[in-house]
Amino acid sequence: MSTTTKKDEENELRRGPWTLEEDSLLIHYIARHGEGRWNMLAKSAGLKRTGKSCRLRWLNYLKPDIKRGNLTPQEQLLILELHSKWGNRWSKIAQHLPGRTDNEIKNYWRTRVQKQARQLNIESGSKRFIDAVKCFWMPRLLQKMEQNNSSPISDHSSMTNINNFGNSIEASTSNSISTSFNLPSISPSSHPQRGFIDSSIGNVSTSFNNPSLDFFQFSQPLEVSETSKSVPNMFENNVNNCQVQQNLYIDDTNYTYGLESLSFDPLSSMENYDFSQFDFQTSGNGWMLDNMGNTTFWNMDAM
DNA sequence: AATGCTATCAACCGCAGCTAA
DNA sequence: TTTAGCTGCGGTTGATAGCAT
Repeated sequence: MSTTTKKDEENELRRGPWTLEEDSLLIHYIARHGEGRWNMLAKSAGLKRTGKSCRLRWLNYLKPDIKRGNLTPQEQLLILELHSKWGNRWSKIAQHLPGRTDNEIKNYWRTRVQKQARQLNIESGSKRFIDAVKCFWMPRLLQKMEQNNSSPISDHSSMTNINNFGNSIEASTSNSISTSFNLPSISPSSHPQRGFIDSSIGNVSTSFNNPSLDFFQFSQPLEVSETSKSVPNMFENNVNNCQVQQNLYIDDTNYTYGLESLSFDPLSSMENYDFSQFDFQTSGNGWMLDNMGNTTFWNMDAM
């Protein structure tokens, strides 16, 4: 027999999905009193929730600067790069993706990235997996960025020109965002034993190799600077064949970061890299192939 | 239409670090 | 110095939407 009274039930902490009323209470309370001191906040706001629950709801969902919607290729690229540096430091990674939460990034990693690893029978976090990410996934995302020709943060809806200069592609927008790739044609037949990325922009076959994406840098608010440096890539004996120029730009509302110009020479890197460690390669449609030419489950386009 | 499966993501849990008393 | 409470982090779970059969 239960001795729980109605009053006790009312005093019980609520769990599970938040209602509109609860959201409204939390939003209005924080608007008036600010965030922090979550346990007290929960009580004062009249919420039958723990302080932790309130904090989580606010930080992951209600906070006004939360960005909704799918992660852009730029953000995905950044996550891959930062994760390769810091591992599962979701909060630290999230600090570099304005408007994205650690929870969101963690979910992305577990549901997309780790899933791909599982399907490839690669242990996520293993060197093999990291190499696969760097050699196949990151370049693919770079290519997507190129195809979308979108800015990392805001949608600069503007005229886009893509010029094809032989092995070089240059894409630029009317607001002076430009990206260029020096892309030696490389075909499967010329390197039949190797993994490769094969895709195309316009009528130019493009092959990317890994530029270790250490070049991502972030502006400080109200600070505009220009940097250019050589990028050491993953191939230790070929550290100078990636040239990256990064310019910071100003979007309509914020000083933010941008990757404006990037060029690298993947061929010389590829010449010195032992791709035999991989037993897969990619086909033009983004699926990774194993040595037998069978399609595996690494679907870049699913990214 | 019903059912089962999968993917996604919001929310919870346990723990560790920090701080104030 | 100790301890209790708070906060933040990372791992995990559960609800549910969407898809396939």
